[in-house]
Amino acid sequence: MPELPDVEQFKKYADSTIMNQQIKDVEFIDKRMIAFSEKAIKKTLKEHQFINSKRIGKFLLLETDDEMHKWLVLHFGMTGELEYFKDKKTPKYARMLIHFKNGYHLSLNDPRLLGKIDLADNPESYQKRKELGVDALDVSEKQFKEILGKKKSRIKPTLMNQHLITGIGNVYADEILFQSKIHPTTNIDALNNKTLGDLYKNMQMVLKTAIKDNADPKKFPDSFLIPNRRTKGKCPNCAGNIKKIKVAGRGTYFCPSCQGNG
DNA sequence: TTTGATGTTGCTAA
DNA sequence: ATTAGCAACATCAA
Ligand SMILES: [Zn+2]
Repeated sequence: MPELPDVEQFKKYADSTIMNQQIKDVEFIDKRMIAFSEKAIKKTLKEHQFINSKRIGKFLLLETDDEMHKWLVLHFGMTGELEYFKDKKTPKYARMLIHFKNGYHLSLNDPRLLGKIDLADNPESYQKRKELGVDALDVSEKQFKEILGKKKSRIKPTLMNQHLITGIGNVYADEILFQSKIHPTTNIDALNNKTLGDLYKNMQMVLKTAIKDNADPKKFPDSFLIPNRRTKGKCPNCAGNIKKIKVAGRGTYFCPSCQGNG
């Protein structure tokens, strides 16, 4: 799940659970997710607390009250999630456990270990260090057109390029292009100004709607592709068959009748 | 049993 | 310089 709306949901979850709770200890059950230094992360967290949070694209950053006010950075890969719990056994795929003095624990679960745990001095410097583009919910229409206007590549992989605009992944890219009636392999230089404007507005609409619905596809509007995004799925717009192709190595679902055949 | 799944990176080749 | 294809990472389900 972890694309922009999912990570925003994790942010809401963190805000409502772990904020201002004193940390007793940190335990790494699998160290392969650590991007930099286990020792540094432990030192930053132990005997401190989280006091603020920020999402940049698919990254969740949690500010601590240590001397440097360093931020714990979490990336969720394809299968990462947060779980805050008290009286139950450790989740099966727990990779990092943060133990709080109130008896609760925050687990970072990630079966496939594709996520990352890192430290940042602050969100802005981290965004720069990782060469992330502007967040998909912060970009203006003018900026969006400028960024895409420099590209001739195919629209779907470009929307997913985290160095240009950050936050959109494989599933939401399909949804945004479906709402915009644009075929995923359309070259950007074939899109006119009005189409790019529609694409921008649909991007905002899709992401904001998903966040409002807690990134839960079951709650998404009937007009959305995502709940029908599978082989043998039906287009919510024309009831035609959803087609699956590969674009940039990723499974891509679209409606040939509404989005054209490329 | 083989393939693909919400991601990213690095290499290779036009 | 730009774009595209593929493999790699680890685990599960179809
Ligand atoms: Zn359709």
